[in-house]
Amino acid sequence: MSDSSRYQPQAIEANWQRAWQDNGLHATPALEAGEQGFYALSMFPYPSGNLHMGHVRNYVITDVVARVQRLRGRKVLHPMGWDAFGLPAENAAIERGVDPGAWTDQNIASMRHQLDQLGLSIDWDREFATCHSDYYRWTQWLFLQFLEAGLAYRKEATVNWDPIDQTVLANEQVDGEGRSWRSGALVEKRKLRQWFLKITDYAQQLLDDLDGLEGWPERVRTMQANWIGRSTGAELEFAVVDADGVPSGEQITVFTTRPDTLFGATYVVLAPEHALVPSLTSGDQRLAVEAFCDLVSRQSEQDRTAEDKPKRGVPIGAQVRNPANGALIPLWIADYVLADYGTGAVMGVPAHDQRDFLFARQYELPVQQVIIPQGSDEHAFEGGPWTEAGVLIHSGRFDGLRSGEAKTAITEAAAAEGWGRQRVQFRLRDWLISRQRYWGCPIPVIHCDSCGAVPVPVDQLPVELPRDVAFTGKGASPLAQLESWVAVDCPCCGQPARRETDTMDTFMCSSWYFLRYSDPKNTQLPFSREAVDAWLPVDQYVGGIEHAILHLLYSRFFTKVLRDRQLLSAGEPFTKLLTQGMVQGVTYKNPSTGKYIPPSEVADSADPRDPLTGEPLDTFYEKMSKSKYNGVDPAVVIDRYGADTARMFILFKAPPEKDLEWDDADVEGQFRFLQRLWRLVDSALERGCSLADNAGTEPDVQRALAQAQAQGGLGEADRALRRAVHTAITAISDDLSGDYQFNTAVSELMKLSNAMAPLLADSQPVLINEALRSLVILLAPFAPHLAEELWLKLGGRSASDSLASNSVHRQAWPVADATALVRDTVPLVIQIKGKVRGSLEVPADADKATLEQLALGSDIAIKWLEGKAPSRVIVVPGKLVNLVP
RNA sequence: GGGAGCAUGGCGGAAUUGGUAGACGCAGCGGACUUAAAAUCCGCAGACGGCAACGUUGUGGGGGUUCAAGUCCCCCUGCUCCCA
Repeated sequence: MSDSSRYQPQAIEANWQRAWQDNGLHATPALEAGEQGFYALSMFPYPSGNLHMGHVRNYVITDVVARVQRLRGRKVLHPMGWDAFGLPAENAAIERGVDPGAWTDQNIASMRHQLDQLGLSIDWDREFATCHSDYYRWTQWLFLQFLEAGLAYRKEATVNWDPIDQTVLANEQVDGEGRSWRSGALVEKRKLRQWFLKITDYAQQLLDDLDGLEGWPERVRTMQANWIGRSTGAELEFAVVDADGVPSGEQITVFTTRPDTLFGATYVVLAPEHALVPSLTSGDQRLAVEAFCDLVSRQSEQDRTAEDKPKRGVPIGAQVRNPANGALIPLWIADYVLADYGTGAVMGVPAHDQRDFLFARQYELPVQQVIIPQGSDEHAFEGGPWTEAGVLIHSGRFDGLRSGEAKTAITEAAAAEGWGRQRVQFRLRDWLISRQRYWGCPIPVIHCDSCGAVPVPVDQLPVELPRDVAFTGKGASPLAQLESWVAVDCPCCGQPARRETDTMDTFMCSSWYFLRYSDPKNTQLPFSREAVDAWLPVDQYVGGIEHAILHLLYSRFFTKVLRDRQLLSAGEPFTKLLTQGMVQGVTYKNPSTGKYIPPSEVADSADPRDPLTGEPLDTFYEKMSKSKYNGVDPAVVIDRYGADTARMFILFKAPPEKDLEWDDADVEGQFRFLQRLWRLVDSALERGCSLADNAGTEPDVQRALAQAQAQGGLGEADRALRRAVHTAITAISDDLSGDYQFNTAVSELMKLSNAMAPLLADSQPVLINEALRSLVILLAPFAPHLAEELWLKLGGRSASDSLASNSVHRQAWPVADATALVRDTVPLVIQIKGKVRGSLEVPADADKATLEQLALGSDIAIKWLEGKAPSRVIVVPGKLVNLVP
C-alpha cells in the first residue's frame, strides 16, 4: 500500500484546523428575530500555561455537543475565554519579578496554541480575558449596579493576617495548623472593613429555583440546597438580670431550630465576638474573658465548630432568665458559637444537643432532660444526649406535646407574650468579595472623608490596574503602597480622597463571563439586552464537579440580580449542566515508604517494583498530578496519535460524568479503529465508490429501492448493510439526545464499520455509498479531522468546492429509515418457567396466538415439557414466550 | 453522625427501563499471512462439569415481589462524594 494512503493524522490535522479557521466554519451565525440558537459552553480555564487532560476532556465533550447541534441545523455559539485574574500571576511577580499581565498573556498564547491542536469548533472572535480592562471595566460597572441596588455593602470582617510578611492571606494559603504557606508564621485574625454582596437576599429564590433545574445533576442541586441550608426555627429572648434577678434592660436573642427544648436550656452562650460581651462581663471575669477572646481569634472556623473537637469557654459573670420557666441561668462565651451565624448566641440544652452536651460535661453545667423518646417513660438517659424528636416533659404547660407540635406551640407562645418569634435562618452567608491583592479587578470606589464611599462615575471606568508597581510580597497590597494611584480627588466634592485598594474575588469575574460571550465587543455596555436574550440561557454547560457550589451559585445569583435590574430576561443561567468526571492516571506507590514512583521507572507494569529496593508497588488510578508522577501530557498524545484519536479515546473510555482511567493500550486501540476506517474507505474507493454528485443521498437511495422492489426486493447483503447503517443512525442519534452517551455512540460507530467491511463486496454501489456517507457524517463530531479528510477522499466535496458550504461539518445529520430496520423473521426466545431454553426464528409479523402455537410445537418445548400441557403461557411479541408447566 | 450515589468477566464498560446479562473495546488465547517478527485478517473467550451435544451456576451478601429481577422492595457489607 502506498504511503499516501496511510492514515497519518500529523499530515492532515493542522491543515484542516487552518482551513476551518480561514473559512470561518466556527463563526457564530447571526440569529433571526425570535430564532432559537444553541449555546454550548465549557467552563473557561485559568491560564496556567499548561493544558492538562482534565481541560481536554471538558472541551472535547462540549465540542461534540456543539458539532452535533450544527449538523442538526442549529445555529451554535461555542466560545472560549480566560479566567485570568488570580494568585499564580502575582506569585510569579513576587518570586521572579515578572509582570503579572505579561506573564498571563504569555500563558494564554501558549494554552491557545495547545487548544488549537484539539480541533475544537470554537468561535475565537469572541475570546476575551477577564484581566483585560475592556472586560473588567464591565465587571466594575456591574459592581456599581450591585451597589446602586443596595446589594453591595461594607462591614468589618475577620481576615487571615501573616505577621511576618505583613500581608493578608486567602483561606487556602493557610495550612491545617494555621500557618502561612510562605512564611510559616502562625496566622492571626484581623478585622478589616470588607466589601460584601448580599447573596442572602436571594437565598430563598436560589433555593426555590433549584427545583426547575431539571437538566442539572441531582447531586449538584442537593449540594446547593445544603449549602444554602434553610432552616425554620425561632428567635427567643433571654433577659439579662443582676444577681438579685432584677432585669438590667438588655436582651440576649438566641436562634434555635429546637424551641421545643427551651425548658432544658441551662445556660446561654454568646460568640466571643458578640457585641454585648464587653459590657456584660463582670469585673472578676474580665481578664479570663479577654484572654479567651484572644485565644479564639487565632482559631479557624472549622476548628471552632467541629463536633469532634473539644469545646472551650468561660463564664462572663452575668446571668439571664429563661423566658419559659423563669429560671436564672449563667451566660458564657464559647468557641463553638460563631458571631455571624444566626444571632451569635445560642441557648445551651445539654440534654438534647451533642455540642452542648460535651460543653456541659466539661464545665459541670446542669443537664435538664425535657424530651423523651415517644412510647417510653425512660426519664434517665445514658452516655449522650437524645437529639431526636420525642415527647416533652418538665416543660410546664407543654408537657406531653410531641416535638413538632411543641415547636409551633412554644414559638406561638413566645410571639404572643413578646419574648420571641418564628424565624427562617439560612446557612448561606453574604459573599465577601474583598481581596487585599494586586492581580484582580479593582473595586471602583473612592473613599472621601466627607462623602464616604463614593462610586467611581461610570464615565471614568475602567479603574485601571496600575502597571508600575513593586512586588515584594510584604506589607499591604501593592496597590495600597502606590501613593500616586491611591491619591485621587473625590468625584463628589473634589476634595482629596483615596481609592479603594482592595480588588475583587475572581469569582466575580467568572459570575458573568457567559453573558459577555453573547456580545463580547460591546463598548457601551457589558452586553446588549438583545444579544444576551437571544443566546441566554446557556443550553449546555460542561465543567468539573468542583464548581458545583461556588461558581454555579454565584453565577445564578448574578443572573437573578441582573434580571431584576432589567439587564436581561433569563432567571437561570444554565439550562443543562454536565459535570464531567476526573481524568486519572496510573499511579505507583511504594507502600512501605509511601513514595510515588514515576511509571517510566517501573520496568514491568504487570509486576511493578521499586527500582531502588525491588519492593512490590501498589498500582491504582488517581487524579493526574505532578507530585504523583501520573500525568499524561496532551501534547505528547496528540503528537503521537493525533487529536482525533485522543478525542475518540476520551469519549469512548467512560461515560462523561464518570472518572476516566487513562490507559495507553486503549489509546492504541482507538488509533487502530481510525486506521480501520481509513482502510475501509480506501477499499471502497478501490471498488469505485464515490460520494460525488450527491451519490448515496436519499433520492439516490430511494430510486435504487424502487428499482429493487420491481425486481423482487433487495438481496440479503443489501438488506444487512442498510439495517446496519440505519441501526447505527438510530442508536447514535439517541445517544446524543437527552443524556449524552458518547461512549456507546462511539461503540455504535465501531459496530457499523465492523458490519460494513465484509458487505462491501456483495452490496449495490448506491447502498455502499449511502453507508459511507452516513458513516463519515456520524463520525464528524467525534473525529472531525479524519471525517473531513475521508469526506474529501470520497468526493463528498471536491477540492474546488467551498469548504464553508460543502465541508462534512456542514452536512445534515442522517435520518434513520425505519423500513431498513424491518426484518422478515426475528428470533423468539423460548423460556420454560422463566429459564431460557433456546430460541427459534419466527415471522416478524406473527400474532400472539401464532407465536404461542410455534412455541408449543417447538422441539425445545417438547423436550422440556415432557408431554404435559403448560399451566400458563406468557407471550411477549417480538421477544419471547414463557411456558410455565 | 446526617444526606446522596455506586457495586456487572482479568480490566474499562453495555444492557428498549421488568423480558436472551456481558454489546463495544483493552488485555489474553488459537489460526492465516511471513524465513521470522511487527502490522493486518479470521476465530475463541463469565465460572464450573463434560470429548461433545448440553447441563449447572452467575450482576457485592441475605431475604422478598413476579410467569420473568442487574433492573422493583426490605436488611446487611464495602467504596466514593457532600454536609457536620
